[in-house]
Amino acid sequence: MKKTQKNSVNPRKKPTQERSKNTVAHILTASTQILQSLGLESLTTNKVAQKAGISIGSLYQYFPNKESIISALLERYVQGQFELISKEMAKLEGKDLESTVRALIKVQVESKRKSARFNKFVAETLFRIDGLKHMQKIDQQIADYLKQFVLPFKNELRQGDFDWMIFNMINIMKVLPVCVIFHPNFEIEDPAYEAELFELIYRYIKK
Amino acid sequence: MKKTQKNSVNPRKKPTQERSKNTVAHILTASTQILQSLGLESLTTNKVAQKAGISIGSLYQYFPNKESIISALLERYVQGQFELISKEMAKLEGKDLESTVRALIKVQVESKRKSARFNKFVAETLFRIDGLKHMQKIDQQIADYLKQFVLPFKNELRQGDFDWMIFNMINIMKVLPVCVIFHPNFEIEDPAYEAELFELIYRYIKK
DNA sequence: GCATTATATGAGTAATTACTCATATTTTAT
DNA sequence: ATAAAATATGAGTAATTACTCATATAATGC
Repeated sequence: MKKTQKNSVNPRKKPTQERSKNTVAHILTASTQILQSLGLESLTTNKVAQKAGISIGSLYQYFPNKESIISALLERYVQGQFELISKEMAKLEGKDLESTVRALIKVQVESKRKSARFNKFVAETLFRIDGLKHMQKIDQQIADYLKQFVLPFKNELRQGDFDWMIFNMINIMKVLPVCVIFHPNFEIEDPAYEAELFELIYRYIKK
Repeated sequence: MKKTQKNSVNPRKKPTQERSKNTVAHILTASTQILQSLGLESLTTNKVAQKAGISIGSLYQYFPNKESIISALLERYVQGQFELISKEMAKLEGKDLESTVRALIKVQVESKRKSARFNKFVAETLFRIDGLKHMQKIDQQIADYLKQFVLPFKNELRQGDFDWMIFNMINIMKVLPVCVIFHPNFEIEDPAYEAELFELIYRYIKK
């Protein structure tokens, strides 16, 4: 295969007409479907084009390389995660710390329950350079968001490094449920799990 | 490339003579070196053979496919982790719960500090079928070990699902430090981190 | 010494796959 | 109506790479 064009991850052309916007959309949904049904190793550009019902040439009109498709998917995912959380946070105005933590955990765990295969993809790409960039961007956003939300309860929180606290909280919610998904002896549907996650986080942050 | 022989992951031949044992050893150390210096995507069987100073044919005398090399590396890693922990545990006879937890965290964090690239490899393979098998085996071993060790302190522990508790503990120690390694804003060498991990786990399990 | 078994070799093969490019079709602007 | 711009096409290419096999060499047992 030709050497991958690693220079850019940005679209070659911007789709302006309606039909090309559709093309791009089809490419992304086809990719998602392949990831969900077959996994990352089966994500080939030709297969994506086929499943999207377009030609391989069209795909490369908008994505300079395969990596940029993966990048776009992560971007999407990560944006979705942020929206999930911020939507939930918006509802929490005036609620106490305990309810806040419970709500956050609920959102995270439920989003992980949705698609095991896709979460596997996220986990696999998580530590690839590009995956990291996206993740870190969103982590920063969520961290800022979380901070501003938790700050009013500052006198209820224990002493300690606040940045570490937020960072650990986010990572716990992000990765522990994924560990559960892929372990045969444990079941993420188990309501006890959410309760345990709550104990874990709440005890960690409260005074 | 030829279709990967997925049937087995076990060695084709068992090395009996001294020289073939060396060959196998060289293959594994060469693979580790490549993973550490270049990463998983650069781990090709031909490159391994070259770096090991043997022919590609010899490699395939002992490993039926590339996957089996990865498998063997994980096996090794996982075995090493277990030895690290059990060695540490052996020293802890008679110590209290707090010291035990602190010691466990120390071992884990230090082992993660060693090689970022290799940990990246472990993270990447963690969610591939075979990686999972190994991880789960070792998780079970560690869980059993941990249980037997924590049980004497049962009256100091909070009520709750004991299996979930152990499972979460292990995963926290296993994956959170990896998140730190790959985040540019946080530093695993920061002594505050170990302290935070301690707070996290100790508060989670104690009454 | 001789036969058998274990080990080593590496040029070559076959399959895969990311990506190109010359050309065709459709849409938009004037 | 027509030029220009946008979009679509897909056969073909080049690079990669996991793995084979026929053969050679070394060790072991008798």
